[in-house]
Amino acid sequence: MGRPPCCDKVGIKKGPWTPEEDIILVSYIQEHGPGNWRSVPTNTGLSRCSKSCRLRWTNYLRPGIKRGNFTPHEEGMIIHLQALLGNKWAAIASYLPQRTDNDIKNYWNTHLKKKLKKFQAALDPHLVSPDSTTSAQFVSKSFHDRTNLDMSNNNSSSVRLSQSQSQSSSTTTYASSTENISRLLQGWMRSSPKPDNNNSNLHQVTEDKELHQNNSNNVDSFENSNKPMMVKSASVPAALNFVSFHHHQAKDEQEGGGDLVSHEEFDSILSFENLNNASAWDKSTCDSVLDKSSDEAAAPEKVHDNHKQNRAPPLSFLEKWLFEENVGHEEMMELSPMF
DNA sequence: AAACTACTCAACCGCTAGACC
DNA sequence: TGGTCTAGCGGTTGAGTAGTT
Repeated sequence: MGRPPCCDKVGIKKGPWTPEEDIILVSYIQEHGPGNWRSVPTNTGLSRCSKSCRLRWTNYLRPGIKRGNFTPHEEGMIIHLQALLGNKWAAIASYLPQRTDNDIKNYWNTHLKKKLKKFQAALDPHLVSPDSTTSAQFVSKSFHDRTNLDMSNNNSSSVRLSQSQSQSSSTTTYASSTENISRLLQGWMRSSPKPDNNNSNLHQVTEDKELHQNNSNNVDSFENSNKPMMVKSASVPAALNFVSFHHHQAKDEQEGGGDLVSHEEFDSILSFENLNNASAWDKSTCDSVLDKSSDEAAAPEKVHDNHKQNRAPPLSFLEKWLFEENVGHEEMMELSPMF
């Protein structure tokens, strides 16, 4: 607010971080813990502004961050949460504790937005706007089209997991080398007596389990539940329609339909259906906040603040809807004050 | 092989809310 | 009470890389 940027000072280094700088920063945080960022540059001798140190830590060096390919489960989570929350990347990231908001934002802008655009184009080329950035923008049309589709004839054979959907990160610069970072952090992870605030190690274990589950059980309860998830409310975010629509799209194509969009385009998104198989992971992730959900559902504006404080968001109706297997989707949508 | 284009993602910028003095 | 500072957020940029011609 009228204040000059912290990085305007002469001698403040910008640009990619070097391994040496990372080591210095990690060592310092190992000793003092994260926080009090203002003192970090002076105490460490780093020629970086405090903001840069904080960002480097939170977006890259912080333990428990998962880098690389997004799983279909994560992809589905992002799509759904973006449809529900908008571009609240920090809020979305709070549901994916191993991912940073920056990562999610990038992934959305570079991958998922395109997929949704293609979906839009497939749905109705006339509706496609060049700057459409949210999946909720084609809700009504999607809903309208969907209601004209056969809702009763789901064909699970068209559904499959695509574990190779994501791009391969072959960046060779230091900043993109996860090996460097893991080596850097290895000692700290072992030696640090402080438990990770976001229980990231636990998440890693549980998600690995979940992935294993996904691999061995691709048929999801979404599909088998015969519960069309967005039948009643025309204001249900389009990403949700997107998932359901694809069942029919794929079916139509299988039955000799058009070639508007290939199956592969949607595989990873479609595999969000495996979310329900991953409910164990979800619940383990969110158990710590379950008991707060009712309060915060009544006061949604507090959600963000809570996230700021402990990275553990409340489980309001939408989270429950996302996480619980046997929830009545239609009813919850109708009850939603958001739509 | 070189030039060009498209893509990715780490890092930066500008801004706001809230804490602190 | 008002000014300052910090932490955090979302949007944007640009260097590096991959793919294409």
